[in-house]
Amino acid sequence: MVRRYDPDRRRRIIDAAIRVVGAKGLGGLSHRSVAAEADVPLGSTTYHFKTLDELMVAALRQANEGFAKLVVARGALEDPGSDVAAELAGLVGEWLAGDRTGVELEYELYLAALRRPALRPVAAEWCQDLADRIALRTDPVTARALAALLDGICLQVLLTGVEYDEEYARDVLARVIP
Amino acid sequence: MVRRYDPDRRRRIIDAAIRVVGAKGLGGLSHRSVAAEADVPLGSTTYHFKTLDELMVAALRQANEGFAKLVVARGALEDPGSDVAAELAGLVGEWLAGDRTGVELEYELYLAALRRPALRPVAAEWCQDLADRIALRTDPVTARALAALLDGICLQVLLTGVEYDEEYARDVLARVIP
DNA sequence: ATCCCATGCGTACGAGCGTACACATCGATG
DNA sequence: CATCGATGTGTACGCTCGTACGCATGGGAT
Repeated sequence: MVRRYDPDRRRRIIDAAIRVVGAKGLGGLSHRSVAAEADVPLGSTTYHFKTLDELMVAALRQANEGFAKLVVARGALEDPGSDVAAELAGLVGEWLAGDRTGVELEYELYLAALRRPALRPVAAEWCQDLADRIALRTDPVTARALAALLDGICLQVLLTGVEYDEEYARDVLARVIP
Repeated sequence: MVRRYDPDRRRRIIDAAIRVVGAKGLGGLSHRSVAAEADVPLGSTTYHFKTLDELMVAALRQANEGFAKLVVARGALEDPGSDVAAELAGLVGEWLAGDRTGVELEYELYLAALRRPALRPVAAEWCQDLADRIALRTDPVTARALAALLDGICLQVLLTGVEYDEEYARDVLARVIP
C-alpha cells in the first residue's frame, strides 16, 4: 500500500515482463511472475493488461526496438558507398557478440507468433522494418531475401551453438545482392 | 483396467503427443493431455517418459522425419542435372501447400530449442540433415547458406501471412549458388 | 512351479495459474 | 466542495499441472 498512483506503472510492468521472459523464457511469463518482478500487486498487472497476449504484444514491441537502435547507433546502411553485405554481417556480429538475452528474446517472441495470432502483426512489423531499412540500399526483392537470410543465419547460430562467422555471413549475403 | 500389456504403448503415446502439439501447440503438451489423447491413464505417460522434455524429444524426432520423407518421395536432389534452386523452391512449395501442421511443428521445435537445451541437439540435427542433403549437389558452405535462406523464407511466410512465391524463392536461392 | 520386476493403473498433493470482484484512493470535472 | 471515474490493492475460487507413490498384474527367468 505504498507506491500508489505510479505514473510509470504501465511501463514498469512492461520492463518487468521483458526481464522475466529474458530470464525464464516465454513459458515463465505470467501475471504473477511479472507482478513479482515489477514489485506491484497481482491486480495491477491484470488491470493494465487484461490478457497475457496483450502484455506480450507490448513487451515484444518494446524489445524489438533493440535491433533498430543498434542499426541507428552504428550508423549502418547510411553511407551509400559502403558494402551492404559487410555492413549487415557486421551488424549481426555485434548483435550476437554481447549479451544474447536480447537476441534470444527477439526470436522467442518472433517464433511465438507462430501459434499466437495476436503476435503475428508485431512479428510482421519487425520483418517489414528490417526489409525497409535494407531497401534503402537495394531493391525491395533483394532486401526481403537479405532479411530472410539474416534470420536463417541467426537461427542457425542460436540453435546449433555454432560460432557466428562474419566472413561467411558477408560472403553469402553478398551473393544475394545482384 | 482394460488394455493391459500393450506392446505399442510407448509408440502410441508418442503419436498422441504429436497430435497434441499439432493441435494445441507445444504449450498444450502435458502428461495429462497426451494421456487423454492416447487414451491411456496418466501414470502410463509418466512411466514411459519421466519428464516432459523426454517426451518432447521423442515426439519431435519422429515428427522431423516429415520433411525428409517429402524429399525422398519427391526424388528431389537426385538428378545431378536438375536446377537445385528450382527443386528446393518446389519442395518448400509442396511442404507449405498441404497441411501445415508438420511445418508449424518443425518451427515450434526451433522455438522450444531456444530455451530448452534438451531439444537443442534435435534442432541441430534437423539443420544438419537439411544441409547434408543439399550438400549432395553443392559445396557445404553453399548448402548451409541455402538451408538458412530456406528457413528464413519459410518463417516469413508463416509469420507475415504472405503467400509463398515459388518464383521469388527460386530466384533468390539461385543467387546463393555460385 | 515359483518368484521377480518391468509395466500398468489410480489417486492424492501441493503449487501455480487466470480470472473475478469488492474495496480503497486519488484527480479531474463541474 | 461534491462527485465520479480511473487506477491501485488484496483475496478468493476453480482449474490444470508435474510429481510421487502404492497397489495390481502377468511374462519371463530360474
